[in-house]
Amino acid sequence: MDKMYTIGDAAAELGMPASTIRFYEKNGLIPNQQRSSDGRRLFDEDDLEWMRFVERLKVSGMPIKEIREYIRLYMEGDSTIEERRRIVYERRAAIDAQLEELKLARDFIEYKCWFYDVASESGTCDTPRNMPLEELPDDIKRVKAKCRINRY
Amino acid sequence: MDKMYTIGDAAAELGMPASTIRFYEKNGLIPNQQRSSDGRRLFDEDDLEWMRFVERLKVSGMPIKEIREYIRLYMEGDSTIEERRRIVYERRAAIDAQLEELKLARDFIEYKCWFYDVASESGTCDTPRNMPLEELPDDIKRVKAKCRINRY
DNA sequence: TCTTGACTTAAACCATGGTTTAAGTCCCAC
DNA sequence: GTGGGACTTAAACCATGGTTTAAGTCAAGA
Repeated sequence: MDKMYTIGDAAAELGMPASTIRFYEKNGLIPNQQRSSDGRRLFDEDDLEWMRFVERLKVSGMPIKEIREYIRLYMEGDSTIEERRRIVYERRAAIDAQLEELKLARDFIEYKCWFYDVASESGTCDTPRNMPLEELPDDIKRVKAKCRINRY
Repeated sequence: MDKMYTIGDAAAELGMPASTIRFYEKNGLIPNQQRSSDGRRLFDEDDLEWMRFVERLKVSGMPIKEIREYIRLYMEGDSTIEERRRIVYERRAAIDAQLEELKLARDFIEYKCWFYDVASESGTCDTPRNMPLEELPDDIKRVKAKCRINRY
């Protein structure tokens, strides 16, 4: 329950180098970090949970300084609830926008996969390139229209 | 049909600064770029389509040097079809992995949105924090389990 | 006691992906 | 013919997000 982790343990647990954890702490991404009597960092389960949260924020594209700001607000307590609420709602919108972009990119690549399947089978890119629209598979037709693909 | 664009036109069309387009060209991301007699870059529709493709690759997280490599292969012609096929398949897998991560991050944030909705209404983070599992909305319960959220 | 391994720090270093600057060229309108 | 605006280049600059290095501390085992 109250098991403590060294930075090496935490790094292994989180799948990141210890240097990254030090970097995060230096930049205010870990609140209330404890130390052992001889100055070593100690991590408890709450710290790890916190860092997993930080990882999610980073995956979502949130810059470090914004994460730090969020943490500052968090440590200030209940008086900052509204501000933090605004931040997480904004982040959700940012993630949704990214998901849209990424799905579009995926469609695009899906088309390319089809393109090279056909090119590979026939030995030349001319085959998929010049294939009349009505011969394309439906999903590829859809992608080609949506992504404004004409020539390639 | 054979309308040509200046770098300024292309920048407006693609929604990026002209300096970025110059940077891309310098780094080999635009094949066969034409120039006017006095040395200015000229873009046709194919160039724009190509650059939209590059944008998709970038959105998907593909580093510039890998895009350049793809372009090098493309310019080499049909003998590189298999290699290019491998690259687009890899890229599709990379996008799928990113989509997974991003969806997980979204679930996490979804939980935080709920958390701050409840905190905001009650005035304190203790309310959502201490809410018994059986009182949580089903989707939040699911997220909380999936994302290993315990305390926050 | 000595060595080894895990930790500490501050500071230097690095890659990526651009952006900005400075100095110059060109065409068009006035 | 004189600005002004859009272009050209190489090179310098920048932010972000770490990683590496150098020098030192500490505890445990041989």
